[in-house]
Amino acid sequence: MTSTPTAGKAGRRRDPEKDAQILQATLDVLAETDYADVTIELVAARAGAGRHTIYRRWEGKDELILAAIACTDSANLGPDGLPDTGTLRSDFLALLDPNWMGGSERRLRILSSVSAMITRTTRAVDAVTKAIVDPSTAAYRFLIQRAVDRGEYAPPRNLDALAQVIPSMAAYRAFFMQQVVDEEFMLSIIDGVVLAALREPSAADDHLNEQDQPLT
Amino acid sequence: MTSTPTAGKAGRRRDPEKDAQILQATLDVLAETDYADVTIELVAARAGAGRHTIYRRWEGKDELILAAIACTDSANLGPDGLPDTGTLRSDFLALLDPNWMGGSERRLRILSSVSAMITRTTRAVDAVTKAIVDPSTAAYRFLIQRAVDRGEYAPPRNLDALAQVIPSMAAYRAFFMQQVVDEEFMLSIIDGVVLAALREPSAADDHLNEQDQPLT
Amino acid sequence: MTSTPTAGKAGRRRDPEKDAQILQATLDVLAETDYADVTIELVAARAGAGRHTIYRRWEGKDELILAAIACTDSANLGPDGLPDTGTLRSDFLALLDPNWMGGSERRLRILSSVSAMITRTTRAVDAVTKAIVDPSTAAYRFLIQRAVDRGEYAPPRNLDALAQVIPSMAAYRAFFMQQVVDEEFMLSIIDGVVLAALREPSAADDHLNEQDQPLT
Amino acid sequence: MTSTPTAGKAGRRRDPEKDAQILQATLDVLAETDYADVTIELVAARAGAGRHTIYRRWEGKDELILAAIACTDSANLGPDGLPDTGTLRSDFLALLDPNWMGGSERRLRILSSVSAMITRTTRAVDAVTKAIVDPSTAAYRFLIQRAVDRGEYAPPRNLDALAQVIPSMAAYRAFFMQQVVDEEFMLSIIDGVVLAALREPSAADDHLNEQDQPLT
DNA sequence: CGATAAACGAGACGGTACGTCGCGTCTTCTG
DNA sequence: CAGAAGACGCGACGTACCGTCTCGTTTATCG
Repeated sequence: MTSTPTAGKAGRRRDPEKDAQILQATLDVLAETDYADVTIELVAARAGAGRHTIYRRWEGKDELILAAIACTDSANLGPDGLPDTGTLRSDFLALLDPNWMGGSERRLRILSSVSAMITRTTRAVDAVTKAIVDPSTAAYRFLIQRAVDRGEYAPPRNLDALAQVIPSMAAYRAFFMQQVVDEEFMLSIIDGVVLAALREPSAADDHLNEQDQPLT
Repeated sequence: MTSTPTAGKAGRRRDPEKDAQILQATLDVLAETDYADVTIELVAARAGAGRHTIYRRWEGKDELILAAIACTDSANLGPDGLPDTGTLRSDFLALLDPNWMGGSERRLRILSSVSAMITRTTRAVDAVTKAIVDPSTAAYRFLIQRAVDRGEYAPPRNLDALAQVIPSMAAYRAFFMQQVVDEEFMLSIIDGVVLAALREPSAADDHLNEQDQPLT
Repeated sequence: MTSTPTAGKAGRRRDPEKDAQILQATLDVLAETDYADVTIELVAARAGAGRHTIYRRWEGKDELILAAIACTDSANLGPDGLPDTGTLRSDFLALLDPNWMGGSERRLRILSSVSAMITRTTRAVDAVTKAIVDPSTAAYRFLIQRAVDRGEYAPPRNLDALAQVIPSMAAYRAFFMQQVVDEEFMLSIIDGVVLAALREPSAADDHLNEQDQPLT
Repeated sequence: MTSTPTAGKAGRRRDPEKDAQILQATLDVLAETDYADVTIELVAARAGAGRHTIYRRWEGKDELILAAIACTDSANLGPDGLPDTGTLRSDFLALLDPNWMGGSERRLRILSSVSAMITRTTRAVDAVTKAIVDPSTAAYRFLIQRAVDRGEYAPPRNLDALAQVIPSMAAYRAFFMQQVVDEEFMLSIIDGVVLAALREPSAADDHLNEQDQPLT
C-alpha cells in the first residue's frame, strides 16, 4: 500500500525490511510513550533509519502510526488461532490472555495512542476497525456460533450484538476507565451478560443444529 | 487602606466572566477541530483574551480542556432526570436521545478529544469517569433496579455488569467505530443483550431475590 | 532597522541586548568556521538564545550574517581614529595593524564568509560596501589629502583612484591569493605604487596648500 | 607495457563526452544561479546524467565547480595573445575587453561562485591563482616591461607591485563592489595610478637601469 | 561469440540544516 | 494588580540537499 514493490523501473528498490523495522519501531515507541511524545526522529533512530526514509513512505506522523497499527498481527484471531476447549465459557477465558484487550499492556497502550487521531482522520477509524474491531468481533461471533452449532446453546436472538459485548466492555473498561481487564472482570461479563443472554437449546432446535440458519 | 471592600488584597480582581468566555471558546474550538489543532492562541483569540490570562487560571492545555469538559452539564442523569415510562425497554429508548453518546455530534467530538489525553493524564481519566462513566452506569443501574423492584424482571446475576452494557457498547460504537448510535443500534443491544440476559420473575423469586441461582 | 525600539505599544520589548549577543555570536562563529558551517542553531546556542528569536529579527541566515557584518565596528577608521605620524608613509604603516585587511585574521575570515553571499544578494554588496569598502577608502583618502594639505605632496591627479589602491591590493592578496598582508607587502605597494604616483609639490603649489582645491 | 592504447581493463568505458556535458552544465548553472543553489541534482539533470556519474568523476560539489572553472579558457593572456598597440596606455585599454574581469557578466558570475569555497578549500585558492591571478599579473607585468624595454618609461621601482595594481583594483571593484569595470574606471586607474607611478626615462637612465634611486 | 566487468540513469538511504509553529514562561504597558 | 500584547527558550514538524549505496540496463573488452 505504501510502496509499489516491483514496478519494472530503474532505481534502487525500497528496502522492504526497512518498512518492517520502521513499523516495529513505531509500535515500540507507541507502546512506551504517549502519542504526543512519538517523535519521527525517535522512531527513525530506533529503526536505524533516516527521517526522510519515513517521510518517503508515509505522508506524516499520523499515516505512519496508522500503518503501524494496521500491521499489528491480529491474524491470531482467525478461526485457526482461536481456542477450542469444549465449552463457550472456557473458550472465552482462553481468549483473555492472548487477546488484544485483555492481552498485553502493550496492545492497550498502542490502541490508546491512536485515539488521539481517531477524531480527525477517517483513515484512523478504518485502521482501527480493520485491525482491532472487526477481528475481535469476528472471533467472538465465531466462538458463539460454534457453541450453538455443537448444541451448547440455542441460536441467539442477535448474534452480532452479542459478539460485540465482550470487546466493547473490555475496551470501555481499559480505555475510558483505565482499569485492568483481568479474569475477574471477564468472568463478570461472561457470566453476567453473554452467557446469561444465551439459552439452552430446546428440543425443536435439535434438527436445526447442523443446518444453516440465517441470522437476520 | 481602611476599606478593603472585596477581599484583603489590593489590585484588580479577576474577571469572573473571563472564565466562562474562555471555557466556552475552548468547547467551541474543541467541537470544530481536532485536539492537536486546539491552540491556546486560538482559544484566547476566540475568547478575546490573552494567552497569559488562560495560563493564570489553568496549568496548561490539558487542564483547560479538562475544565471545559467538566463544565459540560451531564448531570441530568441523576435519578430525578431519568425517564419513567413504565417498562424498562422504553426507559432505555427514552434515554437515548438526551444521553451523552447518542447525543449531539458536538458532544461526541468534544469528548473524543479527551482521548488524546487519557493515556498520559490521570486527571483525564478522573474527569471522564466523573463526567461520563459513573453517571451513565448509575443511570442504567437505577433503571434496571427499578424494573426489578417493580417485578418486571428477576434480579440479575450481576447488576453492575449489566448496567455497563449499554454505555460500553454505545461508546465503543461511537468512538472506535465512529458510527451513529441510533435507535436501531440501541434496540439491537437492548433486545439482543440486556433484556435477553434478564429473566421474568418466577413465583419463587420473591424469596430468592438476594440469592444466586446456579446456571445449570 | 530590525526592530522598532520604542513604539507606544503593549507587549514585551525585544531585548536589545539579545541583538548584540546574537550578532556577536554570529561574528564569532563566522570567524571560526566557514559560511556553510554557520548554523543558526549554533549561533543561537552561543548567544544563549532560541532559534526563533533569531528568525524573529532577521529573515534568515543571510540577513543575519549581513547584519553581523554591518555592525562590525569600523568606526575606528573615522578621522579621529586615524594615526597622525607626520609623514604619509608612516601613517600608512601605522594603519596596517589595526586596519581591517592587514588587521586581525578574524576580520579577514569574516569578510571571506560574506563572499559566499555577495553574488546573490544586492544587500550583501551594500553591507560590504558600507562596512568595509567605503570606510577604508575614506580613511586612505583622508590620509593622502592631509599629506597634500600639509605640503608633503602635490595634489594627485586622481585622489579617489589612489585612495583605493591599498585596500584593493590588500583585499586581492588576502582574499583571492589567501596570503598574509604583512609589512613587507604593504611597503611594496606603498613605495612602489602609491607614493610613486605622488609628486613633491612644486613652488607654485605653496600658495594653494591651505586652500580648497577641487579635485577633478 | 609499450602500447596499452586504452587501458588493460574490461568493462564499459567512461563516456568522455559526459565530462564535457557535465562541466558545461555546471558552468551554465553557475552562471545563472548562486553557488548555494547549484545542486548536483540540477547539474545532472541539465547534463542528462545521473548524480552518481558526477560523483564517480569528482569528489564532490566543490571539486566539480573547481574543475568547471578550470576548464574556462583564460589562457589567451599569454604573451602571444596580448595586444601590442605601441603605447602602454592603449595596451592597457586593449586588454580591457577580452580580459576576465572586464569580460562578460557571465564570466564574473561564474568566478564569483568560487569565493564561496575559497575560504575552506586550499584547492580553490590554487585554482583561482592558476586560472586568474597568475595570468593577469603576468600579462600586466609583460606589458609594462615591454614599455620599459622600448624606452617608453623608466624601470619602475617595483614591477611586481605595479603589475598587480590593475587586476587587484578591477577585481575589488567587480567583486566586492559589484560594479562594472568599464573604460572610465580603467582610465582612472591607468592614468591616476599606474602611469602616474611610472617616470619618463632620463638620459642617465641608460646606466642606472639596475640601480635604486632614492626618493628624496 | 558469450561471459564478465564497468559505466550509466534512477532513486532509496542516513545525515544534517533549514524555516515554521505551538507550548509554557517572562516581561512591558494600559486600565 | 489583572489583562492584552508579545518576546523568549525549547523542541517537533516537514522539506531539501549532500554523498553513498543499490538496482536493472547498456556497452565494451577479454576468454
